[in-house]
Amino acid sequence: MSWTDERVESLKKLWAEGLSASQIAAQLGGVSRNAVIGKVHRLKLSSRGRTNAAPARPKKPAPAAAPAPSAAAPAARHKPRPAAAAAPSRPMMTTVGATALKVQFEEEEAVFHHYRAVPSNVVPIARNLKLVELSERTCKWPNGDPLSDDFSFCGADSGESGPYCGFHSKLAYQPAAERRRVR
DNA sequence: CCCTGATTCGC
DNA sequence: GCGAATCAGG
Repeated sequence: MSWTDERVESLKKLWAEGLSASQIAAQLGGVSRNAVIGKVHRLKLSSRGRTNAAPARPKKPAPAAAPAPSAAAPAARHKPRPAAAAAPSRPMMTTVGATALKVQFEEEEAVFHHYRAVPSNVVPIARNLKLVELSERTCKWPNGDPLSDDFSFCGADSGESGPYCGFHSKLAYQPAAERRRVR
C-alpha cells in the first residue's frame, strides 16, 4: 500500500480526531502503526493540537559495539511483519473516526454479554455453594444476583490452582483471549 | 504485559 | 519518502 492522496487525507482526519496510530493503521489497512507514525511526522502533524509541554526525549540509542557473532546470519534485514493481514472490507472508508470507536465499544459489549450469559444456562459439576462454603479448591464462579438470597457459587472442584473449575475458567478467560486476538 | 508516540536509519 | 526496529514512557 502506498500513501495516496486519499489515504493521506484519511490519515489527517483520523489523527485530528485523536485516534491512536494503531487505530488509524487498522482503519486504513495495509499499514503498520509505525508507518502511520512515520507518515505523521513527515507530514509534521505531530502536536495534534493538545497542549504539548514538549515531553522532551533527546536520548540517542547509540548502536554500541557489534557483538561479532562469528558465523551469524549476514543480512537478517528480513521483516516478519506481513502487516497486510487485517483490512476486512469496510463499507465506507470515508466516515470513520468516532464511528470506529463506537464499533469497538459495541464489540466489547458483545463479549461482555457473552461472558455473563453463558454460565446461567450450562451447569458443570456445580454444587451451588454459598460464599461461606467455598474452599481453596472450589470454583468461585458466581451464579445469580449477588444481592439475592439464592446467590451462590459454582462450587465445582477447581483443582490445585485457579479460582474456577475447568469449565468456568474457560468462560472467564477465553473472552479476553478472543478480544485480544481480534486486535 | 498491554499500550502510546518518538526517533533512527537502512532501504 | 518509507517503515521496521528500537526507545522511552503510561
